[in-house]
Amino acid sequence: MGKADYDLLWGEATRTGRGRPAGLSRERIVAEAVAIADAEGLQKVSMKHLAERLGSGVMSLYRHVPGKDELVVLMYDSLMAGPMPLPEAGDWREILRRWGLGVRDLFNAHPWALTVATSERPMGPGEAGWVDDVIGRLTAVGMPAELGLIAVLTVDCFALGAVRPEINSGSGETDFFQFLADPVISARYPNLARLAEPGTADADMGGYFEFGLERVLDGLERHIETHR
Amino acid sequence: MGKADYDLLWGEATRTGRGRPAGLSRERIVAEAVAIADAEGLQKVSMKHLAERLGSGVMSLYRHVPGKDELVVLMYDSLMAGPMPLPEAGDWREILRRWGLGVRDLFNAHPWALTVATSERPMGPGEAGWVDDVIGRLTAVGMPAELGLIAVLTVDCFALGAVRPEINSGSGETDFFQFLADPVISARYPNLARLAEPGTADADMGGYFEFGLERVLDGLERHIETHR
DNA sequence: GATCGATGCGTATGAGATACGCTAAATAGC
DNA sequence: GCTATTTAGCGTATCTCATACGCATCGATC
Repeated sequence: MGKADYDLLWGEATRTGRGRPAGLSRERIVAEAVAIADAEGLQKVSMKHLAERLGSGVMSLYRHVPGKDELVVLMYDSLMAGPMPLPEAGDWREILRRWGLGVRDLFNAHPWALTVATSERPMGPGEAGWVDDVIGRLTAVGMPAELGLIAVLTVDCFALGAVRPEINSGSGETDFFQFLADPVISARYPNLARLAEPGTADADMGGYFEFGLERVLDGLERHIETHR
Repeated sequence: MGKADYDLLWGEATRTGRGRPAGLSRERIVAEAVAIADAEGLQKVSMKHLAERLGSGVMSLYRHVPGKDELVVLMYDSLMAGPMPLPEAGDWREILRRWGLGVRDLFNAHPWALTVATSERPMGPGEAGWVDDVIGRLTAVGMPAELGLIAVLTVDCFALGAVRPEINSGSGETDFFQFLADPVISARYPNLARLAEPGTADADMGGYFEFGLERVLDGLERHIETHR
């Protein structure tokens, strides 16, 4: 992904007014693709299926989007088109907490987006807007911008990684430690087996996202205190 | 992914000795697929390409692997077939630091594995072994197993999220903040623009993985101190 | 040897992305 | 109005892939 993707996301549309007016639009295509992905999964987003939904021919889509891969990039960035919901007031910790929880909400609402997020992709206008916003908010409450950037990145990385188990268990994944049910196999993993004994390991893991997030914030807080 | 994947990963091979002996083996197929993915990317792992490399017919592969999706799951788990390299000695912090750095090394060595890791998948024997090992090590140095599990999960989540920018920049991605070069666009992101001014933002981000990891460990440390 | 049970694999099928080129519908200039 | 120009819509053909099916093959067992 190089120049092509850059132009795709950041290039301006130059419309002269001449020529047949467009019935389709990039926005409508991307929005419908997102709707399909939300409802049926990213795998069901095929050019054919998408065209049917839009009531158009398959090849018409290519007038507005270079190809499937690029469409997915656009779908992803469109999720961050609006402002990231951040609290009206609060210190840096509250802001970053909301960032983490907001990321979590985003990916729970659009599970397909997680694999997109972890694949190679350029930063688009939506994502840039979110990052710019949060850094502005953090500097406003006294956090240096350099620290703000790396702090957001840290929280973001954690949230990105931590949301996966949530998404997957939500989609009806079988018990995470299902294999421990077999005594022969279970014997091979004594430490895990011991953990599974008391109650369901899943149940114990219920609040791990919040737990981990607070630990990350604690760590940032200690850093700030130490380097004051 | 349900029962089928479970059996795939955890089921025993029952060979009676009767019948034509196998020239291919699941292990060889998976290993070759990993080699292709490492060298050319996961996208280049097609059944055709794989069969050519193995000197076999395409359909022969299906005698040993149910299908492409399942093959990818096997490829992923095979990365954790050996023991996770953990330090001989050290406190919980050192152990978890190594875990985080080990995860980072793993995904840098096998960039294709990151999208697999973030997709829906069951836990396999390899991964289970790693988790079991580290919990054993942590309990050995005095950390309760319950806390150990959630602590590993926290570090793991961070590492998983944080390794992505590394992988992508390593594969020749253009500048993360390339779009700031255009003054018109740059003006829309004042906070990012200000950050980009002094030096390359990328350069400043050099040690963000280590930074974030230490913050996560700090956070866990504070938790332990508080709940002693 | 005859049989059985597994493997190896060629062929056929169907889904999916997309290059190409023609048609249709607007505007701009006359 | 008429025509050239420009852009959108899209049918058809092609290429890549995964994979279902069925037959051939090969060793061990009886």
